[in-house]
Amino acid sequence: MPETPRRAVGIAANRYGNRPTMKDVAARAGVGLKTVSRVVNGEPGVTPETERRVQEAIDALGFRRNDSARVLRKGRTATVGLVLEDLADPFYGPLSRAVEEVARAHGALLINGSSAEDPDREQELALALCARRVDGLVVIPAGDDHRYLEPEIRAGVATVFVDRPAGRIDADCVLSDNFGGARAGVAHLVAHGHRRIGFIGDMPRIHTAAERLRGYRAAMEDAGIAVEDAWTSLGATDPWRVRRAAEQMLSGPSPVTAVFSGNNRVTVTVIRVLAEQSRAVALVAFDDLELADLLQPGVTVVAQDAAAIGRTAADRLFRQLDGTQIAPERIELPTRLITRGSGELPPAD
Amino acid sequence: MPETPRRAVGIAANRYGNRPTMKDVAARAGVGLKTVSRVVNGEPGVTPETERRVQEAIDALGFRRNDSARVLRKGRTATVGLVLEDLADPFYGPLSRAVEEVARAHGALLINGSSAEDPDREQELALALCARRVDGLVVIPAGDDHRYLEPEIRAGVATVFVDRPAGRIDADCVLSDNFGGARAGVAHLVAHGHRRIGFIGDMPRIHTAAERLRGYRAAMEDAGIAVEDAWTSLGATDPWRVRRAAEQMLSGPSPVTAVFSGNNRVTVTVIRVLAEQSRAVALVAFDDLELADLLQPGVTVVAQDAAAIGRTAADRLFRQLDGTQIAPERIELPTRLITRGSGELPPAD
DNA sequence: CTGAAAGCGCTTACAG
DNA sequence: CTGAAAGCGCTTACAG
Repeated sequence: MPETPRRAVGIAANRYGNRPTMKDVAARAGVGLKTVSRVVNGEPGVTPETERRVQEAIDALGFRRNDSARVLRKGRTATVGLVLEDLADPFYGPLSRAVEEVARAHGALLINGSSAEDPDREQELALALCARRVDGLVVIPAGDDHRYLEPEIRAGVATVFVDRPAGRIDADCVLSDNFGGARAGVAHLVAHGHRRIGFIGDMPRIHTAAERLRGYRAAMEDAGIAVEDAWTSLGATDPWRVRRAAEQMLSGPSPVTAVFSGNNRVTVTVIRVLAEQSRAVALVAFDDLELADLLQPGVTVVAQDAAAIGRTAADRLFRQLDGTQIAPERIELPTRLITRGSGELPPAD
Repeated sequence: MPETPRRAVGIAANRYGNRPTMKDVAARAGVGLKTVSRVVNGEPGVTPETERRVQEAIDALGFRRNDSARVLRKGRTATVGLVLEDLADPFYGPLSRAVEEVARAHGALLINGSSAEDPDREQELALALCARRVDGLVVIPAGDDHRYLEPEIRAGVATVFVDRPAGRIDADCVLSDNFGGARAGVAHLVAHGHRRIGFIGDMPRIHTAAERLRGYRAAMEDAGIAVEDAWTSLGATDPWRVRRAAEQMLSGPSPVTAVFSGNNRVTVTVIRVLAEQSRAVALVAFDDLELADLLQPGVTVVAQDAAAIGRTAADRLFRQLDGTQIAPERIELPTRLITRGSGELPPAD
């Protein structure tokens, strides 16, 4: 005898395997379809005896309500979508988890998608989620034009942008205070005696990168320091590019004595390069890192609260879904400077 | 004049806002419903002129196909579910991303859910995903009894367990070689002269924790070392518990000279405790950590490849969905010992 | 090349 | 307390 197949195949298995439906349950229990629906959904108005018969049929048949059909009739999917850059990035894990928790509190599930920082893929993903009629959408923008979402928003899809503002449409967004955080971080270096301070950041078309650079420039101006071209470098965050940028501003006739790192990807490589230097170079980094306090010296950071950002965005999303008419708003969350040693090193001139 | 409402409200907005349907498109274009369906799905057999008219109506109305309805008719949702412990844990981010990439290659979206290590929540989540008729399910078990999934699997839901095997049912699972990895890691410490080696791990009911402890015991037995009770400690991975466990085995009349850490959560705290010790204690840790190579000394680890695990599981899932009849299999992926210094410290007796 | 009818598995609105 | 009919927005199977 051949081994038992792990699931039914053939003609009967085309759709959802061969699952029993409410109709099957009704037939077996000898009741009407609507009565089954009542029992399944815990609606009142069913005799205990009838309920027992229906429940028996449900158990015997292994019936589970098809929410996919339910959704079609009810009009709400109890699903929200999250389009982010890369789930493997340690910043997005906690953010996603926070969105999930809020969704869960509202009885909704979360569909995740990674855009890989590609605007086309962001759009493709967001629209695929809309085609599945998610109730709401949290988007971490990869692109800078979100007019493609206008018809969806008009049709009722709640939408909140996170980490970076929406492009060319008016919509809710939840951001960190990138400008203020960077400014404070650089001011911290200035306060510790640095004047030649480098900035290494992400590609300038990314909003957070631009804002942090702006914060850097503001702090330098506050201190009356003229920024030299060689001190700033924006571009891809791959180790190779960042290493070259760091090495360049650390060499030459008047090298920087301190570096402000624009995000967690950049920081990882900058730390490596600084460890190889013969003299001590100060470092303040945007984004906290696990183990940052255990390095020698500990890494001084401007920390964002990824979970708080996710929570705030999701709260806002469900407020939209409550039907309350609220004007689009830009919510900025504060950052926190955590001093651990690397940012308090004096200039090694 | 009041500000323009951001989306329609009232009677017409109950279901999916007030989106146009194929019927609306058909009416506007003056064609039949099926013709619209043909155009939307790029099926052949439509005059260029007809297609143009339909496309015009689609654009004018802002029509987007309702995949929710499509799914009901087609029987496949092109969605897979992933139930994991906690998306905020750095191990699961890359794993989830890998599953997503494979799903994407098969045209499917991914619904994520965190069980928070709670068996009831795992079951609730997995069954909610089944109710939405996901085509397949990747589950990182929190509980140890998965018989509740039997009817679903029989009904055709492809299922793969990851990181820990399924409980009380026969199903595909993809695991790391926890036993072999831990054994090799501990043997590495033995090879560097240690005999009094501690083990701090997760709760013993968790499969990976039990397997790694087994690996530890095997390595010790291989070396002819009798393990003392005070050397092993399994339990919650919160900093408080781990700190106490570490401090205890590092004190007393015959303290351990080396520690094997059972997972990334444990390691973070163990490193902190070791940094406070006056003498150097060797450390080998299961799971790699970002920046582990930059600590002093670098942390020697037994690394798992989270992305490879996710990829393997997802591949397996879609192989099941291809309809190929395959017997449930247990796939074990190798781990890799990465030496960085902490595991090569000699005993400080 | 085109479209009317039936049906996917539920819920809604209603009548008994 | 119970259930038959209509409908959610699509696709399938078929006929012209």
